[in-house]
Amino acid sequence: MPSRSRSTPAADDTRERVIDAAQAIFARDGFVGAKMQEIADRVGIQRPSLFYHFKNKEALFVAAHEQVFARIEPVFRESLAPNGDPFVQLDRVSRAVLAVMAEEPDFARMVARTSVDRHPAAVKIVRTYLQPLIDLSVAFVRDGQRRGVFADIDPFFFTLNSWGAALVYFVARDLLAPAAKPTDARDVARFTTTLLQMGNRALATSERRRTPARRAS
Amino acid sequence: MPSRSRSTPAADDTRERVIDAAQAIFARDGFVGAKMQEIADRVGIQRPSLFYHFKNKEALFVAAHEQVFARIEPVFRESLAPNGDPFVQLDRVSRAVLAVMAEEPDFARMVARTSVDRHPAAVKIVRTYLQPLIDLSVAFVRDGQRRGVFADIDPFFFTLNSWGAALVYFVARDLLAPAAKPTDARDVARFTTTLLQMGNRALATSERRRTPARRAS
DNA sequence: TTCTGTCTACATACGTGTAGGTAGGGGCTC
DNA sequence: GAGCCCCTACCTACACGTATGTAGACAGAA
Repeated sequence: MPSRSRSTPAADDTRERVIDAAQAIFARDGFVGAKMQEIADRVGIQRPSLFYHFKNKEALFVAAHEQVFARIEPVFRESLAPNGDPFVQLDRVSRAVLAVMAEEPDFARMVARTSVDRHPAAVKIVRTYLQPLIDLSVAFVRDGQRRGVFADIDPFFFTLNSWGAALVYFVARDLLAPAAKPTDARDVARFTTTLLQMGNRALATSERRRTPARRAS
Repeated sequence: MPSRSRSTPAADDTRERVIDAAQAIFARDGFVGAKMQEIADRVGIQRPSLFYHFKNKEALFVAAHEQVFARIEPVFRESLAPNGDPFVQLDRVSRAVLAVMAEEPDFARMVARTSVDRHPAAVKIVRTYLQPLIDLSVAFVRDGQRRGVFADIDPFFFTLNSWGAALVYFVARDLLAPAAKPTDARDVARFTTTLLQMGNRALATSERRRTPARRAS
């Protein structure tokens, strides 16, 4: 990629708007389903002008995904940093992750799309950005178990189920009755509560299960 | 749907093979991504011959989805029939559903694809076949709660999370390390155990949590 | 200051591949 | 020989990508 160090503000602005538009379109339609024409229309330029900023459709696809994951990843990573009581951290991490996913619905859609479409470029990005977070989550559970705080359960599948449940919620929630959009804050709150209940109970040791502590909101 | 009652065995056979091929292709690539040419190649006929059996691509798409869901649905429905101890039934239902999903990987892919692609025909089929099963699952949880056997947790989100976790497992499992295909029976067994642990603990009342009963395999 | 050359950031018009769908013919079975 | 089943040979639409043109900004020299 060239330096682009001396380009005009207008060009930078256009390029960003192209990525923003592409992000929404790709998240909704996937690589083959997305049409460059619609992206151009949304930006308000002619379609061939997209090829001035990006070599081809795939380059734009990669840029859109990079942006979303690069914006989301640090939030996840920070909230996953070790911090005292594992149950308190579980609560904190879950709320942070779900909050970010709620305000960036493209993220969940892109991950889901990548899983079904398997576009190599997207797979690579997911592996690069998401896999380390999964690994951190697994390590977190395993650490809590080693310290005797968390109950015995497969750390990887526990993590996969938790992430998976959240993904499905944001991608498919509105398909099922009782209908609700993942943009409905009340619905998100109820979902968060339920997911946390499942996580807490799954990881609670049998002694702790007798008096489940209420966590801070 | 026309009667097709007096066609030859050869035609019926071809038609079935077309549906089988289409099922795999559509599950993998979705409606726009799937190519009629590849379906024809897999059957061993020329592409235009597909249009003898099906009016157009969408008709074939519908037929393929109908077949998968119609084959899967009764298994789910039967295992969801009321039967004694809710925890025993939870165990039975979970194992049955996961077993079916394991041997029909197209099912999970089609549901996942429908959620992201939102093709109207597929959405309609999912709503017709899957929604009633979700409703049954929710009613099952709610009934167990009314009888005081299951703990208090949102029945809908509990169901959504359970189904979602299973879907994600079969669709995205192989993307994540430690790598494994959902066709690996050992991996499926470990996943089943973990999902059941989470379900059981989420629904166990605080009294019951002290001595979690081991369920039959 | 003004003219000139060059670069950026678009637009217009076109080439090209590909995929869904159609028309009509022919072989095979009953 | 009649009808079902599948073939070859098209047509049409669409979407990515390219070739080429151009308006405006900017730098530097006269």
